[in-house]
Amino acid sequence: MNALAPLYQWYNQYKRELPWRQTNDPYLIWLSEVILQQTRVEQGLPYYLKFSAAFKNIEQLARAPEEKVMKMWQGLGYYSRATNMMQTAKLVVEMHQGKFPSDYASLIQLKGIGPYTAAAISSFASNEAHAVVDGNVYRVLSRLFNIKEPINSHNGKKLFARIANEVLNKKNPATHNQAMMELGALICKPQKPDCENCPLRLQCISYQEGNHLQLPIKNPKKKPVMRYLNFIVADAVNFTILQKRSGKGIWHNLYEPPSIESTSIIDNKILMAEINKLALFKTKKPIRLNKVYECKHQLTHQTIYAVFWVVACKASSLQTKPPYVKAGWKDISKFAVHRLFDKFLKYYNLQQQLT
DNA sequence: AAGTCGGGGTG
DNA sequence: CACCCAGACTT
Repeated sequence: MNALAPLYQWYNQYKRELPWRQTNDPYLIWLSEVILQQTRVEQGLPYYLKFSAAFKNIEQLARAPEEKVMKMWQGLGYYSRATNMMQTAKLVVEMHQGKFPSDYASLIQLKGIGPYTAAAISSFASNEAHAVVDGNVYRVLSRLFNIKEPINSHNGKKLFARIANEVLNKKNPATHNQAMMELGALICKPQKPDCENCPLRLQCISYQEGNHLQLPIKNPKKKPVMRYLNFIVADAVNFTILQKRSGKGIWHNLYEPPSIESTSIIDNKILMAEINKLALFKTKKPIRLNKVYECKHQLTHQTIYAVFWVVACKASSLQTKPPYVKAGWKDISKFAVHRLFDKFLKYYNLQQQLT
């Protein structure tokens, strides 16, 4: 008998009913896996429902305007996933005649699909024998076999990938993979694991040794860097000016007000000099800066201290040529924006209503 | 092999 | 506050 039989039995009894488990369509499975990368099921679920309803198949997604897809992705984070998703959709329509691949070798070549996602799609859609290794699996395996190799080290990744494939049930890789991840999500949780109800507690070595809470081991990461962002919100009564973030860095392809970054908190005088360099205001007349909103915004690798300066001005005084974009306040919700700007918008909108 | 890319839940 | 989440890409 397979040692993991209790796991599979537990899975059949306690698994969550999740929409992407009801299909064998590699396109829908891909959609769910990309959305769920580094994202908890509860957070990704509404996005999956929205995307799968809007784009029933790969052709519809490939045809969708980029701005619309970015807007739908708004709030989910790691925005390059959306860009890669669109690129892959177009490529699959052109090169694979719209038939989404479901074999590992083809999948791993696509943008945005790495070892985890290729294993997930190929096992779920084609029952290929590739073990998934995600955060859940790292945790389950490290505790089950009391493995102290750091999961974010080069050797650790190779080791866990090897072990995951060794314990993989080759007759039913799909259920095995789902069960491993479900155990990590519902029982073998990071902080308060429910070991009393774990189907594998009798064979869990770290549980018997009493060090399961110390696992998995992870090499320390460096702490977030501090950044200071000043956003210039030009308010011409009916519209404002936005620009699209480009190049590398955070919030790629999202819209925001013209911004000025500094190495520390800066005063109005220095800020004014920087604003002039933006060539946002055509007028020579000095503008009045109104500090309307400030907050700290925490990302994984950076802590942002942001200030939103509102400048009331006439429409004729604003530059509306590229890279600037004219955005009507009424239409502002059509732009894909990051959470930080969204926080400001909610505050500013509320403030306007009160005055 | 190390850095970077978000946002939100949890304790 | 620190940690983590159905990871992947870049350098």
